[in-house]
Amino acid sequence: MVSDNLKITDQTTTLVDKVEEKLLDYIKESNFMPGDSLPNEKELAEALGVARSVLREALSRLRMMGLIKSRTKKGMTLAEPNILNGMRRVMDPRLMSKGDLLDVLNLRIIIEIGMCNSIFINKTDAEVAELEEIVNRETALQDNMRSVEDESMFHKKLYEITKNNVVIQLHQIFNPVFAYVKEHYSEILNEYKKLTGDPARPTHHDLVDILKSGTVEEFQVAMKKHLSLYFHLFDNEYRQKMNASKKKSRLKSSEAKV
Amino acid sequence: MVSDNLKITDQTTTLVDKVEEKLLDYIKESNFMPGDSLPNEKELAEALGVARSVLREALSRLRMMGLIKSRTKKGMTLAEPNILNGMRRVMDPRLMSKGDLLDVLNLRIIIEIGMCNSIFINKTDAEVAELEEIVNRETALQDNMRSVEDESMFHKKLYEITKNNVVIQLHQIFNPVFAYVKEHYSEILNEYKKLTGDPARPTHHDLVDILKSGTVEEFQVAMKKHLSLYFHLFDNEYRQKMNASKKKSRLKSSEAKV
DNA sequence: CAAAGTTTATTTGTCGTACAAATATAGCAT
DNA sequence: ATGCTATATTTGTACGACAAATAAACTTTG
Repeated sequence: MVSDNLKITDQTTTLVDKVEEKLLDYIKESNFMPGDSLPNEKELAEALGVARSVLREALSRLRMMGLIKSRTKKGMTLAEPNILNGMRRVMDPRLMSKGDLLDVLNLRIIIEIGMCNSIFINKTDAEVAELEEIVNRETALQDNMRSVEDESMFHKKLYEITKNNVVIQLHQIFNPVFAYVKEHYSEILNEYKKLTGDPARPTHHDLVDILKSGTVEEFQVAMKKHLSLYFHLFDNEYRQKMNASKKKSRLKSSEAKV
Repeated sequence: MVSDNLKITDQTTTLVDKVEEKLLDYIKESNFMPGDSLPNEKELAEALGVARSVLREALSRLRMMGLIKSRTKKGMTLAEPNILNGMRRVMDPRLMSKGDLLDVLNLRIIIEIGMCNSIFINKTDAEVAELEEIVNRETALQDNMRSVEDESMFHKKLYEITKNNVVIQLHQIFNPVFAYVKEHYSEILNEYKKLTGDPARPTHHDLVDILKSGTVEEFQVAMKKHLSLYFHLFDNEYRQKMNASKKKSRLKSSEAKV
């Protein structure tokens, strides 16, 4: 029946949700600074007209984001939130939708291409030397492939050169997703390599060389080619293949053990 | 005293934190699918050896991320989390550190340069036509500046062309931050324009033209120049200026009204 | 026998109370 | 004035109770 689907229950927004929103608004609109004290829980609950437990469920969310910290007797104090704390917890291939998985993979490529500029602006000789060391330590597998660890270490350093903490954290957060995709979709990646003959993609070594004596534009083009292996994953055709190749076993809640 | 600062209290990790982590591990390691039922709160609390209130504070966090949904009698069911739900709540200039503010601004530029490739691959004629319409509706202010709204609308469409939902959401989330920076640091931006003579940056109109008849590389270079106005914000010199120019009034918790 | 209506049982959402642990503050002693 | 002690306050945790919603079982009716 249509009415079933269209019915506006809006029972989805619970008291806790409303309190959370009110608290955020309150903090935003008062000109609080990090370190400032908030009213204690009893006062807040009374002012909001809810039980302390409800208030605490809302506060728990803000605490997770690092927006508030609390200690007995001292009370609650405001802090600078970590904007990535939420994402960090659920960025796991076992929890995410396949759409998000691919979108994140795609975003990583977007960032790595886009940050070439930052890398060129901010790189120091010491950092380039470090990159070179990392490359020298790498052990090549077949087909110009590196181990996930080597791959990760090199790219991590690139992120660090940007000096952008949010970007650096994103690498840490995204990395497990890449490792997962590389491991679980290797057939698709290999198939693609055979299909295209895998035209010589620049290696990490090549990238360092360009970083030392090339131009930004050359570096960006090389980076794009270096990452090109993953491009086709975002075509609709391959999206469907990934969906088909992936099936998880179901567990009824009754069988679930805690 | 040294011992005060070095003391490992670790009283920072509360029971709720541990329960949250256990729940996440439990969900990740069981092969749950979206829609599957979780054990009810009573069972979970008993299995974890904590009070229901503690469990619920942990669950509240997972609910915020969209990982679990619950309805009376039906119980709790697993869902696909929204990886950006946490960030969305605290991405506000009034809550963030200035460091994060600049890092996010920088990340936006990285993404907009990096996504040029995606845009070229995915653009349709209809979308380019839409972009053109948007540009035609724009009303120029002085100095080749557009209103925040016009600026936002054009760039929003660019994000949409990537067809990447995470990227599209990021635009929505980041946008208030840009608007804020544009409004509050206009002196610094203007000063820079005078200093450099503001060498003709490509306009939105120019970008659309390149999108219609240019190459990816040209588009990327133009985009970089289009955004160049903001580059200097990330220099240390300007970072300090921003810090100096920004001061918020403090409120003691006793004066705070709820 | 089938369909519709009714009752029951279960589960989440909310409220309230109580107490332990930590610690800032005030009071006391030296 | 300084150091110790007692007190009061505030968060963290536990427990119990009930309302609201609703799935499931049961009853009635055609």
